[in-house]
Amino acid sequence: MDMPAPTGVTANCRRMSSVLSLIGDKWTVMIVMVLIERPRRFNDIKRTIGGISQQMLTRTLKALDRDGMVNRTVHPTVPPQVEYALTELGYSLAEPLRALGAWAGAHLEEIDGNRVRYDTVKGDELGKSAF
Amino acid sequence: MDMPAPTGVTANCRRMSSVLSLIGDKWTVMIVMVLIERPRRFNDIKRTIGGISQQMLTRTLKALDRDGMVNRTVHPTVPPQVEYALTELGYSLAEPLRALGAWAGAHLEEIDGNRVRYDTVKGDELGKSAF
DNA sequence: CTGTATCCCTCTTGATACTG
DNA sequence: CAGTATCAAGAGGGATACAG
Repeated sequence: MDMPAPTGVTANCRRMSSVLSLIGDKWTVMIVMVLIERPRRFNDIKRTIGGISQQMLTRTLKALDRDGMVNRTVHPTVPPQVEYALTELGYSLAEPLRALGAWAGAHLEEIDGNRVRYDTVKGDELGKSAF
Repeated sequence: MDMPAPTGVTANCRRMSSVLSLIGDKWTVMIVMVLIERPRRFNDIKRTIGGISQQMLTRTLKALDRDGMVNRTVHPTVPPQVEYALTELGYSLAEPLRALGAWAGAHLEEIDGNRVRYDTVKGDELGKSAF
């Protein structure tokens, strides 16, 4: 190994990369957050989230099932009912997610202000002496 | 307001949606993590991350600047040197990000195992009585 | 109700070349 | 070195129709 003193940063990058492909898409996070409250059935999740297509919900739930984040329970009734519940692993993700949500709540407004200011400055930049 | 008892879940969803468009792409997160250690110059960041195109770096840094997550300092030398440093806001995001990284470190292996098992089971499913 | 398959379109991203 | 512009390619995601 001839890498020049990685300082651990690169390693962290790789790790984050894996997490991000896991929770990087919004639907995954949304579903986890919805299921934190209680287990729900397919269309229940769909309605609660709102704006998610049937296909994306199916896909994301399947991925979460595969990762062991949710449990998929089929009740052999007619019509079929399928209930999704977070596993222990799923709940454990909920924790850092909540931290992120808290951060959002604390800073989203500030960021929005920053954007407005940035855009305003950019807009005035060309003619700032003409104020 | 005639919404049927949102239970807070929907509100959380909307909030998370905002965060995710913020940090949802891997480059944003990577850059923040790289800058946690110390401020860096453009190509320094590029080299440290590795695998990011010049354009994506430029774009992402601009977005981070706009959001007030990083400070962009131009040293009027020749050739020009531009240094990027996290702002207080940037550092505050680093915190929940670290939590997420910790979660990843603790569970990524487990998830990987889950996937292998899932895929194996799926493969054997058609002949599961052959157990 | 739950899930699959198909089509299609948009957005993202990388590669490349060029400017200050 | 830092940044911009243009183009092409691929993934992501929605709508729809259909199946179990």
